[in-house]
Amino acid sequence: MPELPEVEVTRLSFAERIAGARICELRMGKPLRWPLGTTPDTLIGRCVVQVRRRGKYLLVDLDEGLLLLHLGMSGSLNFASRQPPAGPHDHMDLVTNQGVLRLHDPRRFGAVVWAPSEASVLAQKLLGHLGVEPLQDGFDAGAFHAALRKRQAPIKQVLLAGDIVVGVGNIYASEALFMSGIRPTLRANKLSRPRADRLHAAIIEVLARAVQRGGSSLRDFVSAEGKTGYFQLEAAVYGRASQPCRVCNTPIRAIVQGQRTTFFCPTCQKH
DNA sequence: CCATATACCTGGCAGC
DNA sequence: TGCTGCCAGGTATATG
Repeated sequence: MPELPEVEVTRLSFAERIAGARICELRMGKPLRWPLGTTPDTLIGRCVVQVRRRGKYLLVDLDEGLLLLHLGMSGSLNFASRQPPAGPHDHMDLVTNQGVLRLHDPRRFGAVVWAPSEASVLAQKLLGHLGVEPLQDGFDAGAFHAALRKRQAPIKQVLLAGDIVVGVGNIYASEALFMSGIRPTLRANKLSRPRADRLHAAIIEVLARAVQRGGSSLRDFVSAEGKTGYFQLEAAVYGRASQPCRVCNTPIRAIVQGQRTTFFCPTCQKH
């Protein structure tokens, strides 16, 4: 579920409702990826200022410190005035006077970490190496191309690494490369400026479009228990191995790069 | 500094 | 039906 668009759609779904709330209680379930970093009770009485996003992290700014939330591979958040009793995969309830923010995460690759500030050592350990935000002005085509020229790993893996640009996960890496006609195995430093420009534009387009769709698909997503993501309907190549390319009918191919599956069209993506 | 492998954990599904 | 093996949207960390 959680790529940049879903994280952003999740943020939009509760940021305004939780702003200004005062924390009554923090209940933690089974261990997540990292320990909270403080005693849950120390957060009682703190107030939520705002909710921001950095890459795939959600930053819940408090009047003292902040919470860093990550959804990992299987996490989802729900904010409601009341929550049913916690199930076996509900691992955080942030109880406030305006509602309860619940983290549901079966695989527990997600995280809830408290840090005294965004500049703290702990927060920077998680955020410090992140690349630019693709949906903000700082994502510049020239700088993107210059950064790619320093890397000789396959472009797919460079995108996934997230230290040049954040938010491009396994799905959108394949999708953006298809949109721009670039073979995922091509070394990043082999992209010409025009092709880097096309990839730059494709990343913005595919992510921005998904955020837009997310608003309308979120209802389905939530009620459907997160099963049928909107990307399933929209994907040009992801998850479509051996199915005909929507452009040229060539069977879509699946390969493994860095332990992750990549999908591409061998005809539309020559080099 | 860079590139790649490894680890974390559970549920769903194909195949037998 | 029940078992086994494989796969899954992420990313810090260790290793070369």
